[in-house]
Amino acid sequence: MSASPSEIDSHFVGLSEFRRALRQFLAYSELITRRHGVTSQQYQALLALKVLPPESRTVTDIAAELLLKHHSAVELTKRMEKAGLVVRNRNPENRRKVDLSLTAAGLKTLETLAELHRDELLRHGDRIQRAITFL
Amino acid sequence: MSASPSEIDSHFVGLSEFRRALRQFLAYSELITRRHGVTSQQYQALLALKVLPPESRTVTDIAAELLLKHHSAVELTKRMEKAGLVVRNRNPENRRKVDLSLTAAGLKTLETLAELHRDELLRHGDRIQRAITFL
DNA sequence: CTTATCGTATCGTTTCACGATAAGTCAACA
DNA sequence: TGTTGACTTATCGTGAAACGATACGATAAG
Repeated sequence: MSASPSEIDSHFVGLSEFRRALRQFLAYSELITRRHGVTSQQYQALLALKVLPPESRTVTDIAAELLLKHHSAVELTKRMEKAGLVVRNRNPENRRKVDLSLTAAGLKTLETLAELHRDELLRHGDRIQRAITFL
Repeated sequence: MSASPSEIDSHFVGLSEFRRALRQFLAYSELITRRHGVTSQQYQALLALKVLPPESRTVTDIAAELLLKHHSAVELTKRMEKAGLVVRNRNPENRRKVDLSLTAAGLKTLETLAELHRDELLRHGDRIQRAITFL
């Protein structure tokens, strides 16, 4: 099926509203994560470590999950260790790997931020959903 | 209402899936925009200029729409002008303002990228929607 | 045991947004 | 009409973070 000019215009509007909703959510994420002393990337890494199976909590797995190059994940985890969010341990079975695990502080930060993000999505998530539906 | 431990766990999973879907969409956006010689920010600025009312196509309005500081919007529009996507004109009625308008090349780029983004959302947008619904 | 592969690490560069600051333009009002 | 204050854009220097290229230690394959 083809689209009339006004339908095409509404596509631009829909795409624009979707991106606006995304920017607002991501800005909120930046705000509250920084307010708790971490970055949005670090929050996402904490979240990934929480849900990934135990055997997949390595630097390489974080890189894959966050769509980063491996050396960017190295730097990210280094910053997180420095901040006391995670600890790094050489895997004794395969000493090429570095296993990551959450510290108590890292878990506490994750729990707090997860609830805030969830609340935000319960409040405004429908804007994102609607924008997708009507484009 | 309170949440059982397993419900809390599912919250982490839902939040994680939502962020993963977001990262994948944003990575796709980065990929195709760069492939067409622009950045994702520039695409969003083009989109904003397309849908904003004509009297609101200034540097300051772009800053507000993209949630940037004004001087970041100055730099963004400067790069876009250099790339031939937009032209900058002093508003003759209020010479403090700089009106922005799309060039033919800018419009063409926008149309191409908008369609690609729309297709991507029609393909995978339901992942984002579902993640929001089930958290 | 030599070679190839894997996982992590280091270095230098680039990009882009930011804070601080400045400069130009307009509006209000004594 | 001259001055003050608000608004809009611009400039400069800084910093955070991801990247490509490269290297190194650990393991696997022959």
